[in-house]
Amino acid sequence: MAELSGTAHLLLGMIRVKGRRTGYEIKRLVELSTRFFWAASPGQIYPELERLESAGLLTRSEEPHGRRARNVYSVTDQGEHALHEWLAESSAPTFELRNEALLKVFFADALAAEQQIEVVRAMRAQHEAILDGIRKATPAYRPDRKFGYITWLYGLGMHGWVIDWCKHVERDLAEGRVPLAPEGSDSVAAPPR
Amino acid sequence: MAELSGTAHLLLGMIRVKGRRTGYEIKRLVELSTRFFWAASPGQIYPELERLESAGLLTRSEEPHGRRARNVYSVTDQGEHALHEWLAESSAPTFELRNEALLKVFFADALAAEQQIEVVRAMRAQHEAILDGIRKATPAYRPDRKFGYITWLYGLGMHGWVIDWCKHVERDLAEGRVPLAPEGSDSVAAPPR
DNA sequence: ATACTCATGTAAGCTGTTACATGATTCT
DNA sequence: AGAATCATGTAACAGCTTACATGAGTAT
Repeated sequence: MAELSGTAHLLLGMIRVKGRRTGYEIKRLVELSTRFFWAASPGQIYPELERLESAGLLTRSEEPHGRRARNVYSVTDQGEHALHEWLAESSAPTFELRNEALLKVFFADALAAEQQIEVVRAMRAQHEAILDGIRKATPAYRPDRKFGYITWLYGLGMHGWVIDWCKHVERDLAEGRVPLAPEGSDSVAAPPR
Repeated sequence: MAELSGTAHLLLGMIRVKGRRTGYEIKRLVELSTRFFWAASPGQIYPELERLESAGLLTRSEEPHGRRARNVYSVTDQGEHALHEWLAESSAPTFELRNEALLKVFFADALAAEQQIEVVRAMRAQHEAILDGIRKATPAYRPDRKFGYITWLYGLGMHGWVIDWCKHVERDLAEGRVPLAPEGSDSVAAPPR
């Protein structure tokens, strides 16, 4: 059986953990939860659901509402098996970050002092917006979904850390206290306060 | 003039801030620095350099070593202008994260207790490896490259935070102390110690 | 001699996004 | 009546990675 894509695992996991769902429901769930570390668009979700069905990892049941088509998917035993295999698998999981705001900070030497701070402020604003989005998506806490809650806390904590870091840098920049301890102190490398 | 891609800005910035370079040198610089938040492969770098040259943002000078071809690029005034425009631009910069290890944590409810901890440990191992890579890439500290240093510290700090977070979760999981304070305490949402 | 690094590029293919197309149902 | 939401899908395209192809210079 061909390698499953990351999105395939997302769908498999989502249906397994949330129960039988339609593509549309999955799309919304992703937007509320995994979007912050694993996004998926409808243009990906629908074709992938079909592929998983014809591979025997999902079953589709047609349950129209009135005359509106509606396909509800469930995980098969084979799908359950594939999910566990992936979860247990130790080969290097993908980690990719594309942070344009940080790239601007990286090049900020090319700017005048006030504009440098502005770049850091913009980075902070973005993370504040993301943090807001995560906060609004507060998951209902249920003991069988501990890890949904844990990863939510991760989002809060990690973007919170970045925001604090930005504030720290902004302060140092404003007070001309940069280079930010290059001689081995940990005043910045360590999480700010 | 057509919108510049993210990679175009990367090249423009890199040449501006590091001085005239060959594609090959840029490739190595990216591997040592921005790779951790903005990657670029040779299959992208070389064609993009050509595009930037024909757009007038870079100039190419042929400087072969012996009979080995070698193209050294510099930023033109127009390129400098485009770079500043991008740096000052306030439209939402791309922020994309694809974290498969965290996705596994998100679905860990489907696993038995020992395997749950294992998933978190795997996530930590990955960030420890990344942190190692960043540490090895210690930038030479120069006052005209403050921000190269600052973003390096960001990498150390941010992956350090994640590692601490994983340790924290592992401990709580091992001691059965999860749900990790769901009732409003900040024992986990706040950066661990 | 051999291996490694320097150096430039191309082609195939995968992943993913955006935008579009379509239409039913439910809410106000 | 009109707007929002439910629901499914497709097509075009952008972006990026991998692997390949080629070969010269340098260090061991």
